[in-house]
Amino acid sequence: MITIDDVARKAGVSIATVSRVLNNLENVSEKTKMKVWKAIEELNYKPKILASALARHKKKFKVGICESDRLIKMEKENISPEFYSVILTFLEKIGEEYGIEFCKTKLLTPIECDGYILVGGDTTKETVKYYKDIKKPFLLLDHYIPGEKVNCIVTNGYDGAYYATNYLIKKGFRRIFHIHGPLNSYGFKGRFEGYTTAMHQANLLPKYYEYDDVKDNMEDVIEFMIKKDGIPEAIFASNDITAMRVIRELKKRNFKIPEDVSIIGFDDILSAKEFEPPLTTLKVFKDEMGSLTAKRMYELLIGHDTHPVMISLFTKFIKRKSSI
Amino acid sequence: MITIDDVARKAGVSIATVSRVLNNLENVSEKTKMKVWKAIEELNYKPKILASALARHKKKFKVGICESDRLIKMEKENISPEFYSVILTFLEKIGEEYGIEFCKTKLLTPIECDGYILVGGDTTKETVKYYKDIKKPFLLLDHYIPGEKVNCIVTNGYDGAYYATNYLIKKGFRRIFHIHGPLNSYGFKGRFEGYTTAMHQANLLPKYYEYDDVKDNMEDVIEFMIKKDGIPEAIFASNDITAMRVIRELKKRNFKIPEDVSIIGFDDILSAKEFEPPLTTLKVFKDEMGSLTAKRMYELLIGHDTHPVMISLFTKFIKRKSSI
DNA sequence: TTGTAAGCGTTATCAA
DNA sequence: TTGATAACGCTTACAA
Repeated sequence: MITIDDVARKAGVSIATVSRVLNNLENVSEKTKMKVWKAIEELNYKPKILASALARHKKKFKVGICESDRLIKMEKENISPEFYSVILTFLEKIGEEYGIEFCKTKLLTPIECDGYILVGGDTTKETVKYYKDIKKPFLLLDHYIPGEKVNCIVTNGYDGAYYATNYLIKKGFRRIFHIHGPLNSYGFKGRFEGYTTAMHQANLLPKYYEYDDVKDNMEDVIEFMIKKDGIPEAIFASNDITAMRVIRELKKRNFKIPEDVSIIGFDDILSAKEFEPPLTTLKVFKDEMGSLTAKRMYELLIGHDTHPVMISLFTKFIKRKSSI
Repeated sequence: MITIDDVARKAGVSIATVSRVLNNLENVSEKTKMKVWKAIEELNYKPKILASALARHKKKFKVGICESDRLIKMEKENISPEFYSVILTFLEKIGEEYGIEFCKTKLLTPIECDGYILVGGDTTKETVKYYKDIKKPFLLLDHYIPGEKVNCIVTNGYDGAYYATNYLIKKGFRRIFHIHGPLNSYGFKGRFEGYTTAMHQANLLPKYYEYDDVKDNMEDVIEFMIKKDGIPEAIFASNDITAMRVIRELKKRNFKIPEDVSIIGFDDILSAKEFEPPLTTLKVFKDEMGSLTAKRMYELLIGHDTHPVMISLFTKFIKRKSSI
């Protein structure tokens, strides 16, 4: 393995000088630069990123975690502490290993940082433009905006929903309904499409209803659903919170879960396992999501592979008692 | 930042011992283990991956680059040397920095390695099963199989094709045709869907023709196309090789490019710029594709974030002379 | 403009 | 069973 030492020796300079040349620092004479580049070429030397990163780590990065008002409201109301907070815990943990320090800040009026992480499904095109103009690295966590070429980390909702819906179809159900969150959120949109695609492919009629965690009332949704389309054999909800509220509402109306209606959620939040009945769901790997986010941000910060990329995590189907 | 030194000091042992505890090595007394874990907890210490990886790097990884017969044939016939070979060059370069050594091998009879990279669009479900059974990390490069939860690095063909098609639509064209490669390849499929979606949204009728780089004859395809649907105003081809052959064929028939027909390719292979006329195309970031592949493989090898992920790179529209 | 040398936070070899 | 200490490959004061 060729190292910086080899290059230095060959070029007849010190490793410090080689490092300067590699990093395009000022204060290197043209003549020396030439010598060094020649040695680099001849030896076919490739700098070792890991070592470089390690050495660089005295300089800490500061990254803002930008939350929307909606998200802050959700946190206050304890709606999703089990979801984003888990992701963020891992984000911070891994970030620290990479020399990144995080601070929470507002989505539209962020404090000065080296980079930004925009959390959640309600980041808009305008917000993205705002961050593009700042000219600092940023990425969307748990969201993507079609047509925008931006770095993002998401869950593959389509794949998970498609799987879950087919699971219900294979169980022999035909009246499978879907209750979904706002479709401007990429996550909900993907799950919606996975559901409808699976239904269409099985020649079944998709029936779906919008329900917003933050502002809608589940009682109304269920009432509307039953009035309009009757009793389902199964419901696929686009997250666990929704699934739990559906179950609560159905129980009130004396339906047995899963005997009368099978319910499947999405996310596998911590309380999904403890719920009564325990929730069948699609597990989102929140730990890896946080960890991948930290790593991607690190890459952007040190200027490697900065061309935008979508990282999409597959889910895992977890069978519990809320469904047959 | 808490380091191994802090832990060692707190626990009253040496850093060597802390390292042993962290890595679950034998030869540490239970009592010492307890002390060390206690210190780790109390300090909330997180090992630094980078440092660990750096120090560990004496042990090199060996990773197989697995190519299908089809790909090997393409390479022999010089069809795509500009595409995969560029990606693989970067893959090897970055891999080396991470202590990975690559070797080419056959898709279905790979030699023994620590991990495998399955290259190209004709990896099948069966092949994936074969590699799953080996129980070693592997990932698909430039391909994905719907329904399979496997690690893969792909190009976002949908986004690029959608953009290109809309570009042509905005130019006022209505007769926009698409010539695509085999749709079992995820890349071609995405581009196909991007094209058809854009056409549908503009209330235009998609017209498309399959053409296989390796075995089909462009003359036949163009003849069939014209006979069946007449002369297009523009053609979006699902890769540059195809686009070039389309142009060659149209020129033979005395069409002027782009005056009579606008052509857009995909990939931005090296020769796209030199072609006559230079090709308008969607640039695939082959360097970053290789680099991200190497990094992802490294993560899998050291056992971090091993849950399957799809990494999808956005393309960039490059306007040259083959289109208006 | 260049070189020396002290880190960066681990792992691994030896000796105790 | 443990501890000292030399790597690992690079960056960056500080000195020359």
